[in-house]
Amino acid sequence: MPELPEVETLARDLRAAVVGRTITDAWVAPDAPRLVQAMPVETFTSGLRGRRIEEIGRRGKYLLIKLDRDLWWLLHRRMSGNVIHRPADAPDERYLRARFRLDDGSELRFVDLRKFGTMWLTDDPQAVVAKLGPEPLDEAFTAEVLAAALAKRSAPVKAVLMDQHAIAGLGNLYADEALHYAGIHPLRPAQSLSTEEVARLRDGIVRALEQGLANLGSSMGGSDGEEVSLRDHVNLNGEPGSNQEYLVAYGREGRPCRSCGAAIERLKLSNRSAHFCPRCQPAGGRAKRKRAKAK
DNA sequence: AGAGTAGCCTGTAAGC
DNA sequence: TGCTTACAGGCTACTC
Repeated sequence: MPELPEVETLARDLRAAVVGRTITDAWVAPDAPRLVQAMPVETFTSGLRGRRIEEIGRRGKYLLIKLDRDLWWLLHRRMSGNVIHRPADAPDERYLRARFRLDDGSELRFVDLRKFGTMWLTDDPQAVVAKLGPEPLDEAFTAEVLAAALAKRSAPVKAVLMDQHAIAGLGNLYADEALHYAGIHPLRPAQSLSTEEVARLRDGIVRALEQGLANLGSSMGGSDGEEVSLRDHVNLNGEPGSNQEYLVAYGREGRPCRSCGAAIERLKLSNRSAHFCPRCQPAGGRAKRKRAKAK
């Protein structure tokens, strides 16, 4: 699942591989009607032709590609979208949804099993990403900033962590990881966290994301024998990341907690699975237990 | 306005 | 074996 570390990994790869290149041709699969947003596909493809790639950026889970003459190509991988870089004559991948020929004979390809991925071509990228919350890997992301995002929210803290308007870039996997590192139960009402817990959660978020980034992302899909599966996150060269080997909570139901050995549990939250350690992440929270003890 | 959830989409895996 | 069902989940649109 592409979340912040997976999209940032892609941004770094693209920065090294395609900045300075010019797009000579673009094609979008006819059976991917949701891929191009806010304009006809023909306007999108003809708008990209002849443009030079100047800068690569990221905001939350959005990839921002600055083209010449102040045009921006925006991309969101959603669930299963991958961007890969291949020689133009390499055989097509399964689930290929769009291709972008470059002036050095290579090709960027968008491969997306579930067809949730979306792209925009716009002179106003802010219009697409304006409502996103703070960037958790910015220096400005302090415990106070997180406290403000959680304040007055009665929803489970995990639901707020996945709310892109509250904080940008966390999805199901890294939210589970961050809460485990912080020792906070996913169902705790966001506003019920103590100042100390918010500080721990801020550190847990940063730790989970930085670890994901250092390992070039989490690729849960595994491989199909010899060939790397394109069903989950892969990097620009088609290879998976390795962060799945280091996860502490996500996908580890029934397996021992890496901190205390208790079996990791799973519950339903916002129609998704939340994974947590019942011992390290108690439902009541530290403040509540402290108060109970004092009585 | 915030909280909760169906639906988008396709493939895998489990259950009968 | 073959069918059905559950699950994976980022985000929007919708209801309450």
